[in-house]
Amino acid sequence: MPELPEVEVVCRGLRPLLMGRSFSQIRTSGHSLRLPIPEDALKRWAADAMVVEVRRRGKYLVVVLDNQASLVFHLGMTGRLGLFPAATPLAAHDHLCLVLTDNERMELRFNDTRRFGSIQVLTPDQDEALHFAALGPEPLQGEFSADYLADKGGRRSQPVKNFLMDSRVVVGIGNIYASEILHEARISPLRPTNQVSALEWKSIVTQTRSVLTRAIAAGGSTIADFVNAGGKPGYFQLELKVYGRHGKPCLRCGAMIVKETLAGRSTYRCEGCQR
DNA sequence: CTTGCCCCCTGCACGC
DNA sequence: TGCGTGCAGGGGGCAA
Repeated sequence: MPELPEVEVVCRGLRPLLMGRSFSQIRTSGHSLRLPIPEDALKRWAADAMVVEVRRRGKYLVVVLDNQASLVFHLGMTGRLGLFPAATPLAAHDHLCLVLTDNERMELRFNDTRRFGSIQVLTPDQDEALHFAALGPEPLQGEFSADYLADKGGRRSQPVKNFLMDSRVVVGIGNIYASEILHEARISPLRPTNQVSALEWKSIVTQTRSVLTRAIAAGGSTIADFVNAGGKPGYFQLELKVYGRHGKPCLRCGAMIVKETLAGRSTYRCEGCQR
């Protein structure tokens, strides 16, 4: 998936295109995503409703409507959300089309090859804060701090990479950026969480903000499936310094980058400068 | 409570 | 060429 930066890029791209617009016709593929597509709720709440806000929470994209309902999208591993001319033939794995009322030549499409994504409708009686209650703080906001991480991780022995990828701890850090952040902070992904020092937590916080901010500025880093809100490939890729570079020399110290499996996910680290 | 394991699904690169 | 295998950016359920 798209990790936080990619979702943020989609969010910023879609916001000006959707604000003030209304949806009319709604079509679904009939396929279930990670959750079934709530077709009835979409027809009831999204049809003829105007978009008043487009924002991101973690890796979720929230489209708020003027009837107080919200559409909550998660892109999973291969999800894409973009505006396309309505005349564009349906692509394989297009699962939802929302036609824009006041510009019927265009429609919002959700495409997801692997169907690990999700689409949910939050009705006006459902509290969004409650819906996202299990999510940790945003890494680009103040609540995410060295003190917070030290407190949260003080009694955990799991590898620090797994800790950073736990959305209950902090949202938005996925498999690519977890490796990149720990490389920047010179800390091994394998380090037990309760053996990270206060100074190192500070470094992790600093590097998390730095890496994510740079990735957003670069337009999201793309491997294969991310397409920006306009439907064009995200050409502007943040240079990844460890992810996918196993067998190559570290760009910082020249030692070897190695690849290991951690919690079932590929993990990259430099043997020389990460301890 | 924490932690690792397995699963959901499709497509692609690779080796034989 | 064709087929089998492993792997891919997420995350939730489950059992130990």
